[in-house]
Amino acid sequence: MASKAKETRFQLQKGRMLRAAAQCFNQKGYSGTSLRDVAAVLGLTDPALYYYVRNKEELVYLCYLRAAALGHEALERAKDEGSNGMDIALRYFRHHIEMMVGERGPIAIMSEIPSLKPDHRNEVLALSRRHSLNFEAVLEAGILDGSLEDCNVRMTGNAIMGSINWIPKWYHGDPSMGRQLLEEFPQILARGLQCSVSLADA
Amino acid sequence: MASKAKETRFQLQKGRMLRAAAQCFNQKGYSGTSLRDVAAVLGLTDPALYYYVRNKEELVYLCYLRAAALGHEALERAKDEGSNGMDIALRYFRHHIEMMVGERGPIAIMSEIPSLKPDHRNEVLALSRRHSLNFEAVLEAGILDGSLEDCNVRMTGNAIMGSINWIPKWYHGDPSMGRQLLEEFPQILARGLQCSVSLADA
DNA sequence: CAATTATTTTAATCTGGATTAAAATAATCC
DNA sequence: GGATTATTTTAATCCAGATTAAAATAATTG
Repeated sequence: MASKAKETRFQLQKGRMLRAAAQCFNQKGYSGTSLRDVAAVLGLTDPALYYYVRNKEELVYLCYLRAAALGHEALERAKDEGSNGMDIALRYFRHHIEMMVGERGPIAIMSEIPSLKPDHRNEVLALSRRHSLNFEAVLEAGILDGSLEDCNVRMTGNAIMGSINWIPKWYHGDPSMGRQLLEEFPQILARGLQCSVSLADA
Repeated sequence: MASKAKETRFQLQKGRMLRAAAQCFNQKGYSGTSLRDVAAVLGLTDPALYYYVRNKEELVYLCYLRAAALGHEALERAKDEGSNGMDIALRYFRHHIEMMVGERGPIAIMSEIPSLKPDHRNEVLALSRRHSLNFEAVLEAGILDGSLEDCNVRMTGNAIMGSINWIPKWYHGDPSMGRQLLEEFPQILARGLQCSVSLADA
């Protein structure tokens, strides 16, 4: 059986397809990208994609699952590595942005969740909410441990997620911009969280 | 001639249509909203919309023009009223969010610019860039006048625009949330801009 | 109120891109 | 290398939703 190698090849192609799709969706918009567009990025014809995916809806669904997974991974890693709330938040920003601009990107903006079929939609929404709550918990912990300014964590979380999720709208792969993003963006987000105490000794 | 009253009525309906469309696009996604959906919000049938607009592309285009105009208006008003950079920025946040959650909203998220036909796309992109530059100039001025922390204005501007533009993704008209948004969100965005000096006397 | 204009509807079309079927090529295995 | 499986292609369908045409209703005007 070639099942090991076969799976690997299949999974590889599928992964490439998802990244190509994310790229197209982010650049051309959802309705603006046909399956032909996605296939073209891979050097294939459109029906070839049906070997990997049941239909376009499922392609979007998988893109969003992937986006959710990478975001989740970034936050979990940050929680593992970090000490206090601010430290975790900052690490999370770095990891997530690294995902977006690095080898594992791009990550699809979840602009078309409503077009997913109900069970897919619910699943993606649940993941999305979980991630938000997860991040809000980090903020709360940070407020308690004194590393973050007191704030409305729901709103602050939404503000930060918006900043991050919007990145693909203006970052289109320019490497120098990518470097800046990685270096400066996390700091910018963190600045809004900084409490007077930590500012004082800066 | 009924031209005065006629125009008024026509314009009123057209305005309602644009707001209905923005609401649908933000809630159901672009591809997820058919002209029937938009018409239904108005209590009409789909072909009625063609009395106001040449086609769906133009409907989106007008939504985006409107979004750009309201954002521009918010910033211009802030510049008129405000004193220093921070003051202007804060006023801009308030005005813009007021537009989104108030009577004049909702404002469409510009997620489908790439699907616009070339001249429309270019026009909307130009307006969008102009607004960004406009806001970046406010940030620069604020840094010079000492009311804002020194920062990369391009990145900071992008971060803030992301936060604002993402709002319709999680705010869906809940009034209590709307109140919170109006009261707290501008502060949250401003906090990230605050310089040590102004923080000190807070 | 008759006439004119504005707005909306009902009933067809029309179409691009998704999808399917069948055949062709490429890879892998014994 | 021949057989089997994996991947892709070419060539048709197919269809939801956009669009158009013609007719009906509502508003306005003199």
